[in-house]
Amino acid sequence: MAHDSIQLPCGSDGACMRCKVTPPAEQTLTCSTCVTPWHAACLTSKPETLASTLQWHCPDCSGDALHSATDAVDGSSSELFAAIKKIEADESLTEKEKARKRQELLGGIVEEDGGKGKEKSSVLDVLDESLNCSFCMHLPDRPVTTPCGHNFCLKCFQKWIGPLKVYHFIHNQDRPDKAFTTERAQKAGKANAASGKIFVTVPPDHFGPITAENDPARNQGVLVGECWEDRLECRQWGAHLPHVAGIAGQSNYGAQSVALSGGYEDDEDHGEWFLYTGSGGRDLSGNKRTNKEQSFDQKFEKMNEALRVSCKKGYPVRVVRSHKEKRSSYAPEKGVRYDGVYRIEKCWRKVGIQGFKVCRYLFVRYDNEPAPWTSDEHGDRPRPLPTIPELKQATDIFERKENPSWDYDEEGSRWKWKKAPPPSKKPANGADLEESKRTGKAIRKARNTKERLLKEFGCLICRQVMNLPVTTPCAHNFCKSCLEAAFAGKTAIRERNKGGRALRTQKNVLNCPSCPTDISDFLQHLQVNRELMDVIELLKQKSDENEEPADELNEEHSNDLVGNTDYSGDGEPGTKNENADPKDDSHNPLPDCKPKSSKRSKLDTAHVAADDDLQ
DNA sequence: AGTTCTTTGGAT
DNA sequence: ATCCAAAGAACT
Repeated sequence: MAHDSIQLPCGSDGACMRCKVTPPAEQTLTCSTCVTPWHAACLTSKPETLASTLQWHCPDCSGDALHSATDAVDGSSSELFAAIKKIEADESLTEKEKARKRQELLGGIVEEDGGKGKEKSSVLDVLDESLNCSFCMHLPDRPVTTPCGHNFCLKCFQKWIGPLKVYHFIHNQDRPDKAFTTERAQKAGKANAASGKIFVTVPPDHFGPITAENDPARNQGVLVGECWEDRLECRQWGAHLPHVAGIAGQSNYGAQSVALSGGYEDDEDHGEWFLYTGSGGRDLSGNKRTNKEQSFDQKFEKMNEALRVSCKKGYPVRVVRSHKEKRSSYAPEKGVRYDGVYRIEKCWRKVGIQGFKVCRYLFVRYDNEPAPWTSDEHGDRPRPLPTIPELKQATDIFERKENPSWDYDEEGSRWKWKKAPPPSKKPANGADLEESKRTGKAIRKARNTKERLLKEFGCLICRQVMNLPVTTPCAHNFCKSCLEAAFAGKTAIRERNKGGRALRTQKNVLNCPSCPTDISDFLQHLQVNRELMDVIELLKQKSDENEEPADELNEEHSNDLVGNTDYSGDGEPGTKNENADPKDDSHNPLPDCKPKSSKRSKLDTAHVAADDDLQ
């Protein structure tokens, strides 16, 4: 009987939908048409030869079965399936009668089949029958086509398989990157939270403004006042990376950006300064993603701690305001807007409106560009801190003791890094990142001491072991020639034409290729780091003798060398620079450094291998 | 408009 | 691997 001959493929979990067992690979047959796996033991007819196994077509694609489900079938669906099979098997019915019976079974999907239906039928007659919905036999209403080539009305199909999984990364086509989705997004289907390509080349833990150097797409950087449709688009330009969370940061490193989106009622926005509330304190377990009720105290941990670190260090924190912040007159009407960098001057805890403790942060705007809501010609000047009445009831008050990293430079009349920004702990965005994501595992596996050597002493531009190393004030290392080439043709004065707010001439800021530090002065008198050069030479000798000792040596020395602050400026992959000039062999004082040297050192071998991995 | 549900990326 | 997040889409 038809009921026994129901044939079902393996579901997305690999289990046979008929016997519920997950068959081992050797008992699985894969359809050469639709590439669906089937449990061989549950098939009523199996291929007989090896050749026919390779060219096997599943019951759906070969026409042996009328229907198959493409998703997991639950008990009720199985019953429906059986009933439909029964109708199909009834020889006393015409095709039209069968269609009507199927319709009835599915519960009045097509309301009435009066004159309307006849009209439809007459149209159908001249169309290829294969276009018809296999359930109602009409031209599909909002057609759905399965991978095996069958057409259904959306409603019929939904009735059949239950809630329909609609795969619409199409939404991503509206994003500037034209349908880019991550692997994970494609797998999961829905694109409501799928990330788009990140256009800027700053690493995800980059602090401060995003400048033209890190905006290869437009070469203008992220300008104050720039707006995006939503958080995902904002993310693509690096202003604020998390697409849900309000705070971007790492508890042991600092917070790079925050979003003012009206999520916490304690927030208080005064434009040039605002009081921000930490995250947490809410029970978001299960499906309570929108729970605004606080049920426990916030603490200085996780993102709240990250903000406190930024306060302690005086880092610039990028701020975006969302239209969802309805209580602020500084929030945009639509979308998300970048409002420049602020500094967190103090933080504390207080009992919030809902009766639980919340973390509080005083943000003050210190950006070189004027805020989007002002008509000012210039950016912020140092300003006195506002009086905060709630500080009287505050606990756990924290204030910065040290000088802030981001501060006003009286000479240059602008805000800048007075201390070097913290070294990035993450790979920069851009081609390199996409590349390393794809081959990430291979790279990690292939990483050996030689590669680490290279990493420690690689030029951040050409990625090879440095020739004539120079160390910038911000402690990044480059070949002298690479750095010169990177700024070839750049002048010290520039005209600002469009995009920015003010149209004035100003000193050209020449940013370090690896961070936002202005190194224009340093570039005037490039000095080779002799110490570093000696270590490289020493290492190369050691590495020829024995790999491991050389590696240890390398670690020690690299930390010593750039230890003018609390970080080492290396270990951060530089962005690819097309301007990098490889013609530096001529002034290479280290014979073994030449990649083409006939007596190739292990070091050279290492960097060749690394390059291969990265391409 | 309000509510429910799905989904991702990043921290840890 | 697990959990979290000031989102966004789909429903009612």
